[in-house]
Amino acid sequence: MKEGPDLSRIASLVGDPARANMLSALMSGTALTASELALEGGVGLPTASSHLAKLTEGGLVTVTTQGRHRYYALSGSEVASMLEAISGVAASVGPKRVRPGPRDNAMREARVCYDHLAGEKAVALFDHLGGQKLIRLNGDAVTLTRKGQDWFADFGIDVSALETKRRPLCRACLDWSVRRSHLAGALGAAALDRIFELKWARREKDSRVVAFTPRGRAEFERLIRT
Amino acid sequence: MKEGPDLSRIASLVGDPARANMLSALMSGTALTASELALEGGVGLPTASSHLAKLTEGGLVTVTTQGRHRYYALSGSEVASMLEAISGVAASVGPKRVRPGPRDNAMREARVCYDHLAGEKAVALFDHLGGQKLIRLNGDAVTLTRKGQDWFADFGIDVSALETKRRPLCRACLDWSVRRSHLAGALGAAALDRIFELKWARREKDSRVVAFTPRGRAEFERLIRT
DNA sequence: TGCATCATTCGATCATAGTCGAAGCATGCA
DNA sequence: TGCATGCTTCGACTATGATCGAATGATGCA
Repeated sequence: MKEGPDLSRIASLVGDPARANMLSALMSGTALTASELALEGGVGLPTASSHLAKLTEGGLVTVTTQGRHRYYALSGSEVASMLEAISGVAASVGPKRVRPGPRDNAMREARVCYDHLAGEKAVALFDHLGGQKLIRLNGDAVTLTRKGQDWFADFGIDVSALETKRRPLCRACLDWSVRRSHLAGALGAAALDRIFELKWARREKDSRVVAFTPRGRAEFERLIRT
Repeated sequence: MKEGPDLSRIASLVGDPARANMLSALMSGTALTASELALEGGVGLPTASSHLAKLTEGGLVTVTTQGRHRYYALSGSEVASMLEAISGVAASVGPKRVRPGPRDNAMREARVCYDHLAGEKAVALFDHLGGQKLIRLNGDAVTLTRKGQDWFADFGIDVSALETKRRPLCRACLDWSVRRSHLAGALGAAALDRIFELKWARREKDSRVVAFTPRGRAEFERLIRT
């Protein structure tokens, strides 16, 4: 025993309700101040500050000072996908949740997962990409085919520009609500950007929900049918 | 707040050192008895029993009674992949390092693993080899195809010379940072030698880091795209 | 039946860590 | 300079939960 990385160190950081709520809030991808996170966590400011110090020390979040504000954010997409993985388990083995409200339904349909799209729409897109051989799945590796490059170019995304970055182009991220994979990585982030750019959807305030417009929903349906 | 599943409930289960060690032991896939898990967790039998009751109640493990033994196992692959995700974060945000510095990023990108390449670049290479059918994966065994021999010859490696050695030509090695396989064995070592020979990269002093030059990085990218 | 083994439950102890009020620092603004 | 705001630190309190010894159940074996 005692080999490998220290699981409990990281897990215990997420294991406190206040911290878990803060991290959930940061899953929106936006940086938040200590006061905002205190509200999200349902604790007082001193308590929140203590929690945030631990999360920072533990490497899960980063902080950037701007004037008298301190903005906290998740330290990377790896942390985000870990939180999604935990959410997946929590949702599947979780106690029977009371009737899911409208907010939950909206979250299930489409939400932000750090910097890319998650939810039913995201899984539908991923299925389409796989079915049309636009991406190739090799175990947990995801690669874009030539055909896929063209498809994304049609959608308005310059893939070659993304490839130069250090960040992996494609990654599969397990969707906790649908329990299947959706597209993450640089390409996933670019796709979400493009959806906002086309005004097919907008961010709901103070929430991870991505609200599609009627037109956007129709356009998106058409996108993943062709 | 209070959106989505209850993260902290699951995370706090993993957040205790004794339970985390038990879960790690169960990652082998085999079912273990309560006494064995007490040993793995480094706690007494009553304590272990209490922990296992919580893990079972929480849905992370299942128990099957066989005679006077009770065998515990992970309740599914979803739990396993969650634990992998947490391990990944735990490994990446080092136990001490507060913020991963440039050195850590470099280690993740490319490092020496005994005598062959490891890290993101190595995994990318391995994925390419598999995707292009240059190697064949048979469980743990890795064999070079005819097409693969030609590919390595083009890269400047005389495969037939390596085959005469006692050492196995190809082996798969699990990458700790990326947690996927990369190429080891005589061929893996030869590939790293060749990378140094071509001056695509150099060893960083007193470190495992393999620092790619800008040109080397571009050449390497081209290598695993064709 | 009696005994040994494997495991859980109970009861008591103890340490860790979450919590907040009050005070202290730093920044921005007038 | 003075004051308000945003955040952290300190100190004290409290509760949760991890731990184990002893007792109790359950199963297998002779």
